[in-house]
Amino acid sequence: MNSKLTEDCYKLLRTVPRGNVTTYKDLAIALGTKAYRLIGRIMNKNPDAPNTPCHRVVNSNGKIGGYFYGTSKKKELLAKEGISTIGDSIWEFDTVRFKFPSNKDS
DNA sequence: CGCAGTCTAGCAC
DNA sequence: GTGCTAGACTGCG
Repeated sequence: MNSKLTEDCYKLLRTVPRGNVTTYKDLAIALGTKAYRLIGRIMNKNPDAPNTPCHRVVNSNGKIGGYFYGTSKKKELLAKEGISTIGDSIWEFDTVRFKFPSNKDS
């Protein structure tokens, strides 16, 4: 089941530099799809956990959303990456947020 | 605030 | 083997 979406999903996620985070939405858009939920689904399953830093993926509103190991663990990991969190939201989300290059030549 | 859209994987028949 | 449901989301009414 090597769906292109899943494969690219991990690939894009791995392109996110340490200390930065991305959103499910941006990931889906970057993949050229609209299956925002799909991203979350893949992350939840996370068959490539050590290779797929799903903790670098957060909701579009800068919230953590969820984590297989618990949002608390996610916040801890993010803190180690150099990202702080407030409650269940990312601190300076817009600053640490990593935007994928959109190839949109109009 | 509630529903619909989109995709994959797992469970049921 | 095929069909349906659920899920770490988002956008619009």
